[in-house]
Parts: sequence; C-alpha cells; structure tokens
Amino acid sequence: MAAMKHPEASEFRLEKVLHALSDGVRLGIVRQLAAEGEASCAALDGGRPKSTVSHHFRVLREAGLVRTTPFGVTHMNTLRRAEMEERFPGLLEAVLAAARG
Amino acid sequence: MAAMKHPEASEFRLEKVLHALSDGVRLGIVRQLAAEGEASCAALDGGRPKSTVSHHFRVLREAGLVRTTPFGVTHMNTLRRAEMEERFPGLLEAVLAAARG
DNA sequence: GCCTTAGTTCCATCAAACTCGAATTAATGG
DNA sequence: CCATTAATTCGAGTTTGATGGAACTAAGGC
Repeated sequence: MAAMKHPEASEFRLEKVLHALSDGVRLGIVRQLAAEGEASCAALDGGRPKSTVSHHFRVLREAGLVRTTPFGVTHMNTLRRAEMEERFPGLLEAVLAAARG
Repeated sequence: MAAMKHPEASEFRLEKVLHALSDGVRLGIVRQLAAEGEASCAALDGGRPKSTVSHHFRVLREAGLVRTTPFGVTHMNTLRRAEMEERFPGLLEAVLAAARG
C-alpha cells in the first residue's frame, strides 16, 4: 500500500484535531493507541465493519493524530504524540487525561 | 429571561466539549471571551444573524464552556474556566493557547 | 498464478448540525 | 400601555458526517 499522506506538524489545524477527537469511536481508538503504543486497524475495530473503521482512521490521520505505516500485510498505527505536543502543547495529553478520568 | 440551564461541572462530557470547540465560529467566541472576560451575545456576533449566534451560544452553554447571565435587557457571557479546569485539567487552557498561537 | 488477509475506496443512506428568516419572549424606557 | 432592544425558539433548507455493503488493491504464502 503506497505510503499514505500525513500532514506535517506545521499543517495541523486545531479545529480539525478537536473535531477528530469529538467522536466517541475515534476517541476510543486514540485512547487505546495511547495505552498500547501501537496497533493494527483490525485490533481496534471493536467489531465494526472495515469501511467504518477505515473512515475513522482516515479522519485521525488527516488531523495529524495518527500515523499509519504499512507493515507487511497489516498497517501499524501510532499516536503522533510528540508532534502534537510540539504544535499544540498540552492539548492531546489533556484530552487523554480527561478520557481516562 | 428565566435563568437558563447550565450543566454542573460534574456533568460536563468530554466529547461535547470537544465538539463545541471544533467549530470556527464558536472557537472565535471562546477566544474573545477569554481575552475580554465577558461580553454580550451581540458583541460577539461578527455580523451573523442573531439566530445563528444564539445557536452557537447554546452549544457552548450545554457543553459547559460558557455561562450566560441575564443582565438587564442583555445577556452577559463568561467562560467557565475554573470549572472546566476542575473537570478537565489543562484542556481549555491548552485549546486557548493553541488558538492564540 | 491463485488464494488469503488487511485496508482502502466508492457509493448510497441516514442522522446530525450549521445557517438564517420569521415569530416570540423578556426587560427596559417613555 | 406601547415601542425598542436583546436574545431565544421555531421551521426550513443545505451541508457535513457516520455507517456499512460491495468492489478493489497491495503484500505474502502456497
């Protein structure tokens, strides 16, 4: 799968990030990624159809929250914590803390 | 105008807060309220129709971000910074910092 | 080459949400 | 009481976004 496009940290847009995080399914994905470090899409689908999950990962990618890297036949996803921190200091960590509590 | 209902800090829901902040108009309102302390709805309408502005204030109120108090014939709006901080520490301040930068 | 696996893309459907005009309510002033 | 001002509520139109089935693509294994 050809490398998918991910925005640079300088291109992250606050409203897009907030919108991406305002959905329950996506917030759950982000939470799990934060807890487990990395995971395939399938590991986080929660029993939902692939097309739905793929849509949510796309939104997360385009907001800059998640990086997806092809790894053999699966795709590995990681949170872009450091870049988010650089661009919007404290934001993602505050959301993660809020989602935990 | 009978006192409008505002949720308690314990009732704030993260996804609702993030959704409220993910709209450009509302983010602008929140930014201005943070800068100016308080303002009437009309002072923040940006030339938009009243019904539109009223809608956005409602979303902000229901998320817990804004408190609206009748004050004579106008309504005074303030950010509920302390309560947000109590419920979701660091979140609103990180968003405000990001919106400024 | 063929099959399987993992995701994406396309498409349609349906619900949520933004916008805004018009009617309404609430408080004040004359 | 009437007019004015400020904002809410109602209703309609339009857009955005979520969901999920079907077809497609890329990588690996036999």
